[in-house]
Amino acid sequence: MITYGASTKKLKKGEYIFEEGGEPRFFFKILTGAVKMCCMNEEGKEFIQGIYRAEESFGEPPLFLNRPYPSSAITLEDTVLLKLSKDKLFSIINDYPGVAKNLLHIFAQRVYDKATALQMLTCPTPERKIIIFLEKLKSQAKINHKLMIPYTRQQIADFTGLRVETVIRTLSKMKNSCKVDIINHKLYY
Amino acid sequence: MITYGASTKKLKKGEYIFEEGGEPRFFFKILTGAVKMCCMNEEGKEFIQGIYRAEESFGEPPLFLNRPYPSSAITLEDTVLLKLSKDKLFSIINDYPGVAKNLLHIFAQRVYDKATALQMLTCPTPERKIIIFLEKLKSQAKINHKLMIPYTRQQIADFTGLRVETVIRTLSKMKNSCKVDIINHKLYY
DNA sequence: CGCTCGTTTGAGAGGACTCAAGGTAGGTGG
DNA sequence: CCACCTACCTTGAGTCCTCTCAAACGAGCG
Repeated sequence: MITYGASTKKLKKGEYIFEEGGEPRFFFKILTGAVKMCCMNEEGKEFIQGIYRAEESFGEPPLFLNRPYPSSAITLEDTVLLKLSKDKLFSIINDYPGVAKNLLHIFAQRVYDKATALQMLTCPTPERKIIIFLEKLKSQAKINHKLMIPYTRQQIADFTGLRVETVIRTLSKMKNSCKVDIINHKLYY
Repeated sequence: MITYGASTKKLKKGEYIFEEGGEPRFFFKILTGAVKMCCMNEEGKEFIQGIYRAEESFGEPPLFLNRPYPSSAITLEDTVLLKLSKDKLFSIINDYPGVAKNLLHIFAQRVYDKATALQMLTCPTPERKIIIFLEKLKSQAKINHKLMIPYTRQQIADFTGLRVETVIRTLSKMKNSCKVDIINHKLYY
């Protein structure tokens, strides 16, 4: 890819990579670090569309549509990105059919994830939303035993569209009914 | 495409094309008619992931992922489908790079739409959800004057995750504040 | 006319959200 | 070693508003 003029970019934790409403001009892939894509509603409440880590790319769909970004991308930790201009990406796609097929697979996964997320948000009770969220994490982790959930209560709230307090209250109920474990404030599922 | 063994299938209104949890085996494209993709939560409430019409394909992502369908597909009217087996679809993608690029564009659009839908569902008030829903319809219709909304109150509810009664009450408020027109039970935005 | 499907209105309860305050843990610096 | 700071977690009280359930109205069609 380097021959196509890719460059790397180092970012500190909490920096913006692009902003909601902005013009898409680059393809990004994470070399090290983590990135969240999120959007704000008018009340200033944040919704997390997804969190991406090393080896993953993000924010590609708007490149294909000539439309502004629907969400912002912000680093969650110090991060190194691979950066490639839109035109170069399209050249690569033309030259290497394998890349297009790879992207197709990534997009299929993205559609699938978002369809699941939509289903989660339409559940009426907070408990079910949280369970669906935790189930997804667990299926991604591919383990059977209890999984330590690496998210803060606030992040769970931002994923599920709930308020922090509601997440906390629901989790304590779930702890009492043994649906989750909470040990030293850490959440296990 | 016919040479790759595509076939057509006629369906009456209300028939299932595939069901939530089912194994994906075919690629479908609508020749005439309309299809809704929807999923049910435990309470039996339906959520509409999307509605597709002539010339559009649907339900492709699970084909690429070897995962069960997250939603069911049901015809909204008498419909004729083009049907192509998974293997044949992959052959075509290998033989014609243009098809892959076309699919990429469709998937990008799909991701974008679902990201917007997610944002809609996280809005706290029914009115904002409905406005975002109506905005999207209007931008798709590409017209500036008032648009007659071709959905029932129940369908709007199933798109926005609200209840019919809430949709109706919110729409009457919006009518009073002149945000929508309601003439003879028909909704205009 | 009588059926069906969609729309509308009302009353009541439950529960998520809001706001406000306090608690806990881990890290930093003196 | 302790005091402090910051970020995150927790709890309480009260309001609002969506959902639920029930009933009735309206339109289109055989």
